[in-house]
Parts: sequence; structure tokens; C-alpha cells
Amino acid sequence: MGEAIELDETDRRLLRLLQAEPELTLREVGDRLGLSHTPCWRRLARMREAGVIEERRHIVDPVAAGFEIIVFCAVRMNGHSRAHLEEFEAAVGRIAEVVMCYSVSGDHDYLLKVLAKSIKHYESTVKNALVQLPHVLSISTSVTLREIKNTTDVPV
Amino acid sequence: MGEAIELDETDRRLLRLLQAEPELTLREVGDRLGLSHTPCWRRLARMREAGVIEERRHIVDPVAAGFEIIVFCAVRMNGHSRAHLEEFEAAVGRIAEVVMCYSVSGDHDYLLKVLAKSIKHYESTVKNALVQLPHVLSISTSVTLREIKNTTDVPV
DNA sequence: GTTGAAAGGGTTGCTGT
DNA sequence: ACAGCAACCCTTTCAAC
Repeated sequence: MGEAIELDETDRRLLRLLQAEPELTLREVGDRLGLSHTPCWRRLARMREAGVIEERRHIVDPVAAGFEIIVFCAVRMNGHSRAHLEEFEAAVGRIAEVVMCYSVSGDHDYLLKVLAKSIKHYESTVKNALVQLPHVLSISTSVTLREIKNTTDVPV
Repeated sequence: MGEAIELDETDRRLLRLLQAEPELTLREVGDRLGLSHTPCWRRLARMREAGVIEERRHIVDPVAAGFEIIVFCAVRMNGHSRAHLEEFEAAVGRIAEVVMCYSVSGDHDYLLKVLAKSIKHYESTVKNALVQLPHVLSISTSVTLREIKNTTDVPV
């Protein structure tokens, strides 16, 4: 998105407030910060412009929506040419059950987070699709047992 | 939150639409689905009640906010009594830089995602705090090199 | 399910500092 | 450049049907 910008303490307080209480109106935010709502709105617009803050998102709970299985996959590749990696990454982008993918340093090449309706769904659909991609050497799966914490909040 | 509920195809279309285009107004959503805005609102209220959909959240970009380092930590514990685990989990809840924590099956006990402003910040502040917690046996760190995908969207 | 309306938030132009 | 004021438009919400 936009250029890198400096955040002053008021910007950070604003972000903290909005992350902690997402349903606050700008007028309420202004009251808490000792400002009127307009400067708050302008600061937000500036931060949105710069890509610091994105559109407000509707958060769906995977479990309540029927995705009871959450697994992490560590993927190892057998070749690291640009073309190989791009092919894998494009495929990951197309698989909706893969909700997160980072390339990582260390023992593995990629770390993925995958949602599935059941173990069977994960094994037969998602893992199968991933293993069959070219240049994938191995996938080691960690099944999550319990969610302790999962937040989108950044500790600004 | 609420009780488990059944989602019909209209509910799922609604969720898909709102996840894909979070800024749509209820009237626009209604138009797309061939409904007026009121039933859309009623369905959303019901899903919110049931915990399927949460408050709309403001999403802050960690990198744009100065958190350039994202790491995953696999934590191994040396005791698995309820008290040990609860102590660790409570600590994790208090550390704002830890944005995600799952207990997992397999080689490790917990998998964490951590935001930090620098490697130094991660090592000296976050990792240090974690290692010093009682009953933590080892922490192995994977530094992320690049984000390929990271979405809150559930593939309903 | 629909229409219609009250309440109130987001947005913007203008003004003052 | 940044804050505040006032007004408009539009969304959310909730009647009544």
C-alpha cells in the first residue's frame, strides 16, 4: 500500500483502543483520547492510506462454522529454484483451507496452518493436494489439541 | 457464546460475501443475494448470537506498525501436570507479543507465533521471558522469511 | 419474507488556532 | 499543519405488515 509513516503516541493510543474495543464509535474514541471525532477519523484515514490499518474484517469462528480440525504443516522442498517455489506458493494461495503460509528458516521450508472439517477431510483433500505438488519432499503434520490464544492484535 | 446452529446455503453465501468484501453494506449484501436488507441483518444477528461470527475487527499490519520480525516457537515442557500447563498458558496470555498459541500433538507441546520489532527484541524480551517460565524444557525458533498467505477467512 | 422510518455513525467543508 | 463545529448522507436497527 502506501509509504512508511511515523506513528506518534496518539496514533498508537488510537490503535490500541480500536484493537481492544473494535465496536467503539469514533466519537467515543475521541472522548477517551480527549479529542473530537474528526481528528481521530483523519488519523485513521492516514494510517489506512499508509497500510498500517486495513479494512475492518468480519471474523468467522472456524469451529462454530464446522472446521473442527486445525493443523500445522511443516513442508520441506527438494529444490529451491525460484520457479519451484513460485509454483508451490501459487497452489497454496488457491487452497482455501490453507489459511496461513510462511517461508521459514531452519529445518523446513514452509509452515502452513490448515482448517479442515475432519481428519479425513484434511488427509484426503488438503494434505493429498499438497503432497502431490511438484518438488514437495515431505510434510510433517502437527494436529492442534487446543487453542490457548489467537489474536489479530498487534502490540503497538 | 451461544449454542451450535445449522447454517443453510444462504447463511454460507452471506458469510462468503462478507469475508470477501468486508465493507459491503447490508443493502448491498441483500442486493447480491436477492433479498432485502432485513433478513440479512436477522441472519447475521443469529450467527453473531451463536458465536459463528464475531465483532468486526480493525486489522493492523504488524510490519507497517514496526514489527518486522515474525517467528514461530515450538515449546517443549518437562512436566505435564495441569498446574504446570496452566501456569505457562496464563503467562502466554499476558505477553502481548505472543499473538497465537496452540497446544499440539507430536514432538512439541506448544506452537507459538510471536511478533517482535527486531531479533534482539525477540531474543532479549520475549524468548527470555518464555524460557524462564517454570517447566519449560526447550524452545526451538523458526524465523519467518516471507509471508505467502495470512487470512482470517474461513472457507465456509 | 417486505416496506418504511427512527436513531445515530461516518464523512466532509469550513472555520479557528 | 492540526483541532473543532455543523451538516449531510447513509447504514444499522427495529417497528408493523
